[in-house]
Amino acid sequence: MSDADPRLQRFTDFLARSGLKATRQRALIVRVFFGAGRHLSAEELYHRIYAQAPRIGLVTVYRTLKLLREAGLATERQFGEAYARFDPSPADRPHDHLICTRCGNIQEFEDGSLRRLRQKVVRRYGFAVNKHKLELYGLCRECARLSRSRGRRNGGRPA
Amino acid sequence: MSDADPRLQRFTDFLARSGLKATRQRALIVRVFFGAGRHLSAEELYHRIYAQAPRIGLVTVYRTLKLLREAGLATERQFGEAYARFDPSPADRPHDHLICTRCGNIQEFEDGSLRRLRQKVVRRYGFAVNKHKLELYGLCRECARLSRSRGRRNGGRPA
DNA sequence: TTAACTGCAAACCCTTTGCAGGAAC
DNA sequence: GTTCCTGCAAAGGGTTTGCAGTTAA
Repeated sequence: MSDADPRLQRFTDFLARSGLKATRQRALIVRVFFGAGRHLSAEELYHRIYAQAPRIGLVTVYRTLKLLREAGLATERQFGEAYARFDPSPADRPHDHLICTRCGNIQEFEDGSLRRLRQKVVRRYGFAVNKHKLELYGLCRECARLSRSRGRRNGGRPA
Repeated sequence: MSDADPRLQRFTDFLARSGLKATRQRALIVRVFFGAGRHLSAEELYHRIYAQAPRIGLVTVYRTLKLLREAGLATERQFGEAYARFDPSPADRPHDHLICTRCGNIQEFEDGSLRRLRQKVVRRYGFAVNKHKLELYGLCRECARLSRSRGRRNGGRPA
């Protein structure tokens, strides 16, 4: 991520607008967060921060993630793990997730059929849908390929 | 729920098959669990048990829910709350959920379009889908109706 | 200057585990 | 009689909060 990432500016604006302070710690945390290009857990983010600034505590990471949520710049998600992951996509850009159960990679996707499904549920059940959460679990393209090539050799057992 | 609920027998069979014991506590817990007809949390189930047998501890409720999961008679689910809820549907009957954000009711539903969406994801992203999780959040029929009738009177503010 | 922030430790909440007495087989 | 179970208390793991010193505005 370049320093020109508009999300950094949006975060700074949010802080100013809210009467909060732009500290070194917050700057570094959001820069690393947006730079990761992944759905990090608080702990993972903390470890990346630690490499650059070991004095910053996990608590400050949690507090900054909370601010990012309030700013609409991150979403907290549960993917069936014991901890939360934080999605760096703007809150106003809804999307769903493909979660690889082998390598842990999380890919975002959108599909129009969800819109139609939501409408169908409104008609059929009288349920007024506000938002949805869809997660598909399985093997990403790469892991599926590896699994197939292993399968040819040893009968389908993944590594 | 009548005492003839086949799930009670399935649970007893599971215990015998596994070399485990059929205790009074387990019998009561599973009876109340299946009788609830809702997705209870461990705490909620514990409170219902407590009314009939205050000596049974929350720990035993957790342990029995774990056995139910192992027996394929319950599924642990997270609906964005701090705690888990337990779904009394057999594990081999997959379904999705409509969650009312006003009254908390959870309704199960199935829709064929999910099957098609899964196939589409396989083709488009090369992602080999094993299972999915879909939750629609909004207002159930009853709460939507209440909300509409309130809306006519006070400009749409829910209770 | 002063209100907000940081880092530490401790608290919190839900869930699991260790242990000694008790119940099912 | 043996093995498994229960209930209590305590520990665990992720996340939040209280507080005293520090820093941005």
